[in-house]
Amino acid sequence: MSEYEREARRERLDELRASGVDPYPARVGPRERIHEVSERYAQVDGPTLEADAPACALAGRIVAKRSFGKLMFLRILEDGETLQVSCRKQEMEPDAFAFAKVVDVGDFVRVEGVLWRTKTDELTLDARVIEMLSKSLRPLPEKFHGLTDVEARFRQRYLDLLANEDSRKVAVKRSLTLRAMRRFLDGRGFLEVETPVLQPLYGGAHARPFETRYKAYDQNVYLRISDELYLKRLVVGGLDRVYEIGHNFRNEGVSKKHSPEFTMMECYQAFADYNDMMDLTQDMLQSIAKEVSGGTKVDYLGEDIDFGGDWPRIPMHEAILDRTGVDVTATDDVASLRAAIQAAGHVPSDAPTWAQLVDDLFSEFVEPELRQPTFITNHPVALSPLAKKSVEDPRFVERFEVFAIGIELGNAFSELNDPIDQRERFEEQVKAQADGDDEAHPLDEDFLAALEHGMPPTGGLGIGVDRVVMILGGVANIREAILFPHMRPESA
RNA sequence: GGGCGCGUAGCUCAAUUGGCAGAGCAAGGGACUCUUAAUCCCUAGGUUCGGGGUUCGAUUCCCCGCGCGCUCACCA
Repeated sequence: MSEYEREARRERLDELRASGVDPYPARVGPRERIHEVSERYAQVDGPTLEADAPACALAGRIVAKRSFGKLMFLRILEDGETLQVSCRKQEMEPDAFAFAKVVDVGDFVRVEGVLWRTKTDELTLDARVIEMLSKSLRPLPEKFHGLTDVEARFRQRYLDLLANEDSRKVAVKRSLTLRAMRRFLDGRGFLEVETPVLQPLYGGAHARPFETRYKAYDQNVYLRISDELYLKRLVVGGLDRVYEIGHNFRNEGVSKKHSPEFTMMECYQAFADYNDMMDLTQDMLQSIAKEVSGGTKVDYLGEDIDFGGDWPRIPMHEAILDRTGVDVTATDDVASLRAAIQAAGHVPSDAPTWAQLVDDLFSEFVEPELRQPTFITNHPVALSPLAKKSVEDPRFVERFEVFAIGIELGNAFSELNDPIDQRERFEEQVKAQADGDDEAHPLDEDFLAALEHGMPPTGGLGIGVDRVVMILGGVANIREAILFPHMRPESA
């Protein structure tokens, strides 16, 4: 076991302390930011710098060290920006130069000196004094290849962020995405609200919950699978435009597009319907793409994804007809739909209901083909217990999902505000649960009471934030878009 | 959960048919005033993921376990 290097660093740490230097001082002296200095002197040439000899102090982590006897170059990193530091024996007090020689890659230091340009015309801080700000006891990953082991990258994300510029970019883009989303919604008059993560009854999505225990109330509770039913209560309460960005938890499979803990943005707008929410979705994602990627065209792993313009709005049954030749509207039960699928030359799934069979057709034949941003509308009513029925065809609902790169980014509907209809839908869900669908919605009396008091016509939308980050960040796995994806314990 | 693959030094990777486990970077010592993957000389660093088995001998072959990746299923 190579405690070897750590021991060498520990020895230097002890030597520092012995010589009266605090290796972890509480205060940082005056300093400028690296990016400010780089920008300010970007156009100033070597002779001018030499004449002015501007004094400068910077702080950062040493990420490279190249030593030549009486000369040494360091590279220091601060908030994603680096600058070169030179240490020349002729320009430094003997003690200061000796100290500079024993700093390690990984240490945080503050450097006071004078700016100049080297023979290769690189802006460089020529050190007069180096102070230890924080001593590093473990080595950074190898500099050329970085940290490539996926497991190590997730378990020690801090090393990944330091060693791999791409990882840092994704982290930054995630933050920019959230900021742009908030900015957009705030600009539309939405209030950001917070609703419970621990819920006595879960709802708002078709998923299996995590369960936990509320000790003070001696009560079983669930981690939310969705914010939906609480946000609608707020609309009932007269908060006409609300949104929440937060973590939802679904106790289900992990895949490159599913993480059991994920980030959802849900927003609700009174006196709007699903058509309004389509406009909102399109405007919002265009606005986010512009802010995060500088335009509506995004290069996703070599594929051009364009958020610009008006996106197609295709009823689900039309999309299925187009891709499979099956007209689901011409059938009304599982048996006839199965027959139609076979007649079209396809193998039907073993879905037990008409609605689920429609959904399977869509998932298999349509969804993976939806590369560019696309709205798919009017889902089967049985799959959408919280959505208003379509005026034209009550087998379907006023709902859409938005897709890109073959995955679902969001889901929205004209919210069901008829308490009688809502109760019947819940009762169907309860029946489905009794029939073995352990992801069906439980009946929420408290929510029904709220609806009975009256909810205005309302449009609601949920956006999978991690998936948007996948596209804007150019990563193929949702775990790459999440800073600390869940991992099993390393040693059991 | 199934299938396939991977697991060797801090990091990135080698190791012939089963025959003393190696290199680069990082580290320690030395040389060096213009490097930026610095260079050169020397040195040290290993429970080859863990446990069993086969064998004179296992990083290598077999079995079990653990972790990770890909994939299928699941996740409307």
